[in-house]
Amino acid sequence: MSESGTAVRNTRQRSAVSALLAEMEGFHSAQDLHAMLRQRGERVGLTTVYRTLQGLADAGEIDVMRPPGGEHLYRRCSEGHHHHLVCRACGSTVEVAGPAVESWADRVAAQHGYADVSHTLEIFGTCPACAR
Amino acid sequence: MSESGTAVRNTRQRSAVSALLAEMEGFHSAQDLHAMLRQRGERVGLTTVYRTLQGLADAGEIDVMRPPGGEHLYRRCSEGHHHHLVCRACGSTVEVAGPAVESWADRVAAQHGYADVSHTLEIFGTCPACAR
DNA sequence: TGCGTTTTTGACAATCATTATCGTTACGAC
DNA sequence: GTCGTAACGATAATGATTGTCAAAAACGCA
Ligand SMILES: [Zn+2]
Ligand SMILES: [Zn+2]
Ligand SMILES: [Zn+2]
Ligand SMILES: [Zn+2]
Repeated sequence: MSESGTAVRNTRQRSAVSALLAEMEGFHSAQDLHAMLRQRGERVGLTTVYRTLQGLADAGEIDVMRPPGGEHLYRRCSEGHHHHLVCRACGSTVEVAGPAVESWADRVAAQHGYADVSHTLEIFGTCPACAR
Repeated sequence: MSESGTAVRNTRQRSAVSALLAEMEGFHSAQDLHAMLRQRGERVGLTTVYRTLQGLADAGEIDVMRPPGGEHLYRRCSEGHHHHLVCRACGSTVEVAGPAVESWADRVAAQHGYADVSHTLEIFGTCPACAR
């Protein structure tokens, strides 16, 4: 099963995207990140940025958020299951863990006979800095 | 402040969309609903279906769900704040309420100084019927 | 270091749900 | 019935994301 065969190669572009994400604070869109890279003089195509982000997301290395009526947003996160408290104005993010919520979701699903359970949870608000 | 002046009019089209939603079971997209209306001989424009659904959603009369990589889905729901336990395979939906979760989200946001708090929460799983 | 194979890149076109336009229709108060 | 205005709807525009495919770059190996 561990037979991979998929040879993943290290490229300048992938490193650039990864490095940029490492120093970013909040969530950012693919187009945002692409613009930042260009500003730094990094020569990376928009298509590649999309592809790289998708790959990192699939690998679980970054988190994706899909805000209502906006583009997909990406962010490098800490490991393990957690959720996000996000500022609607500036995008600053706090990672939050809620064991009680996790068990509640599983319990509720089990009560209705649902198996193979997962969930999405996002909290939105206005952060202290943006409140004034 | 309660001075509205917003004269909402009753139209054939709005009634048609509303009536269709009343007899629908699960979630459906705007384009789906539009196709169904046309099949019934109802003459309603796609734009109007979008507008009507948006209006109903804003008024809290229907719920919107945005599945990953798909169109927005609409469904007439019971009143009050609640969330959904959805089958990944067939889309069958159970409405669930979790007062504990609501207060947890508010508390967590308050602890970090976030104001004007809202949240999204969706539980996915395989329903009993689809499990076998 | 040079070569061949295979992945990756990226400029550009295509997709497609949703939104904006704007002239026409028709609610509903009088 | 008139009239002012909200609603409609055919159509064009938008815009994020994905598809295309020839050219560029990794990397294993000699
Ligand atoms: Zn903020
Ligand atoms: Zn969770
Ligand atoms: Zn099912
Ligand atoms: Zn809730």
